Amino acid sequence: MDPFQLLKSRLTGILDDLAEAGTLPQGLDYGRVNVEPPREAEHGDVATNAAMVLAKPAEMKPRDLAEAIAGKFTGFDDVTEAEVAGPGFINLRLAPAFWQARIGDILAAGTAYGDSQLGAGRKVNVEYVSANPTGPLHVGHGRGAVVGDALAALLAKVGFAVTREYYVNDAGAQVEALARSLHFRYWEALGLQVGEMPEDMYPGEYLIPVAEKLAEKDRSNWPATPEKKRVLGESFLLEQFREIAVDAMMEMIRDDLAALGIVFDRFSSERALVEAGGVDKVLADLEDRDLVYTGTLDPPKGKESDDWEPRPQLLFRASDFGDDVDRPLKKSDGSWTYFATDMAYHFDKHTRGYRDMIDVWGADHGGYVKRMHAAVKALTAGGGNLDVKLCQMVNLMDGGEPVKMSKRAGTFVTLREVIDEVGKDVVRFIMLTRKNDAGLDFDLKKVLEQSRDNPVFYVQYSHARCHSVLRHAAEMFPDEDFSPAALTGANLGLLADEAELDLIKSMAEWPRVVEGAAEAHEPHRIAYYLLDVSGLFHALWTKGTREDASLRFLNEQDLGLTRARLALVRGLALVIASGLEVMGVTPVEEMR
RNA sequence: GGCCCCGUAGCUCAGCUGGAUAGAGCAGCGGACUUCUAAUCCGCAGGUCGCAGGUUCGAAUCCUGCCGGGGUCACCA
Repeated sequence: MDPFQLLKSRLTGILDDLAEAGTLPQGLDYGRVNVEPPREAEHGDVATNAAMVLAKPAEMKPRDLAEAIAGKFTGFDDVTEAEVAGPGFINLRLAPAFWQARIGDILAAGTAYGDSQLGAGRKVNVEYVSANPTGPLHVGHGRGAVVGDALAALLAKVGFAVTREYYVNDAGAQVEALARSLHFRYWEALGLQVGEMPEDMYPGEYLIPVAEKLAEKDRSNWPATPEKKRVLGESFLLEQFREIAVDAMMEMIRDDLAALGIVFDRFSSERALVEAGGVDKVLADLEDRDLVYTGTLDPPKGKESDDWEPRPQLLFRASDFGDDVDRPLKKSDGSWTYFATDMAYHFDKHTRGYRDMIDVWGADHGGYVKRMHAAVKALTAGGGNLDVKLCQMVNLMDGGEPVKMSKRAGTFVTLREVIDEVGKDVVRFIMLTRKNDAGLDFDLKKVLEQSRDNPVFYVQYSHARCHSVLRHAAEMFPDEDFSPAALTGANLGLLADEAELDLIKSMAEWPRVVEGAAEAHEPHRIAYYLLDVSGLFHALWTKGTREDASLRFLNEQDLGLTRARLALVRGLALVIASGLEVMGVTPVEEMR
């Protein structure tokens, strides 16, 4: 149970009573009323702005209304103080028992602590990565992958029916180039081709093993001479190689994602969508509503473009839906633009029942956001809800120095190489240590340091410390059961030290943090929360170790006290594990 | 030039959808190790929240205009 929700429902009850008694008018909107921890701990445990928000519609002075509400709050046994402060805040102090009871909630819920029904089972689609199947993932893709995946987990935790989806761009000119590249490598593998690879092909070495395998396995199936090639036809060949190449690239990408612990529910093929007539359907719909026309766009301003020429194109009236200009749907060769198929794709998602759609993109697609919003608005008649999360650049560093990356010089670092070097958990955690729209430095050395400076370590260490205590407890009291279920019976009233209560209060905020992060689509908040709660734990630890031995978690002479403290420690381990679960990071139980 | 993002302590960043006296870490200075792991902790110092207006009980947060940094700009995806 979220204690802040609990208090809010009490507050609502009080407000209803006041309305009943005629102090407040009937039917006030409580929408802006907050119940939250105050920023300043001195202001108490919980604060509400109710009086200030409702004063105006109630035609009362904020402080008068606050007094009336505060007076009602003192009627509850576990409210030790209800004080009016500042312009009309109501600050509550709650009895230790109120907080101690939260430990019981946590032990009962386990890592499901923080789960809620906020989403009420509504379907939401999270589309992320969606990298072109033309090569291995790079570090930037990794950020989108982690952010999307953690966001999906977060939404699932608060009760949404989440689908994790990858859009495979297997239809455009880039996969054609990939197909030609593979064909080149294939001939190379057969020893038929010499010379440099043409510039418009993908030079990466990752196609070589694919080609070699193909050459070995299907030597007879593919034309090994120019004559055969001519007989079969260029387009037939390209189609075969495209399919093989895309499959191979997607297998590689899936493998990289699996190394990050990411598994998608669905891969949607752009090509399949086009072949099924998805784009035609959308176009027909747009035509019916007079939302497309043939026109000529103005040249882009400010940027000199040598090859620009006026060209009549099929355009979508994006500017009717908030975009800056209308957007082309067809290329000059008559094929669909990426935008056209992407419109169809989002329409497809919507018709599959997703009212809420989230796209996680790289920052280089920032210029694309408005038109996609316009498209969704036009295609779903306002019924669809699109949120685009743009992930800014990841700057790969090595001991404070930027890692210079160049595809040509062969110093390009793939996501896979980074995962292999620092581990999946580190990659996932670090990718969530910034909000998505801020740049992120990823220092290969720093993320492996075992110091306060390294957030991954700091949080992992606090979890490991919890388990270290539990292990010692098992040695000290071999016959005792310290499982979560057994610890529910502990006398939690013994957890009375200020440092203990501070930690418990922070733990009690977890459900609120989860909901806030889920509503704002901001998974990074989880990482910051975990750092915060970990800090309180490390502080309590040291207090017991250095300042006041009576605060040690384990006391051989006092089993009752030890059980209470173990309930706290066990509860914290569960909260941290719950947070790391959302982030997709393994909680370690021992540091070496 | 248009659009999008960013601008908070010397550095790297939080700031809970508008709350009270703006918070952490690092770096600096001063402390705590016969330990439930000092791989940690405690204290001090550090600020015109880029600038100027506006909205209101109340602005780092919302709006407008500037300044600075980054990204992006038909026929790529």
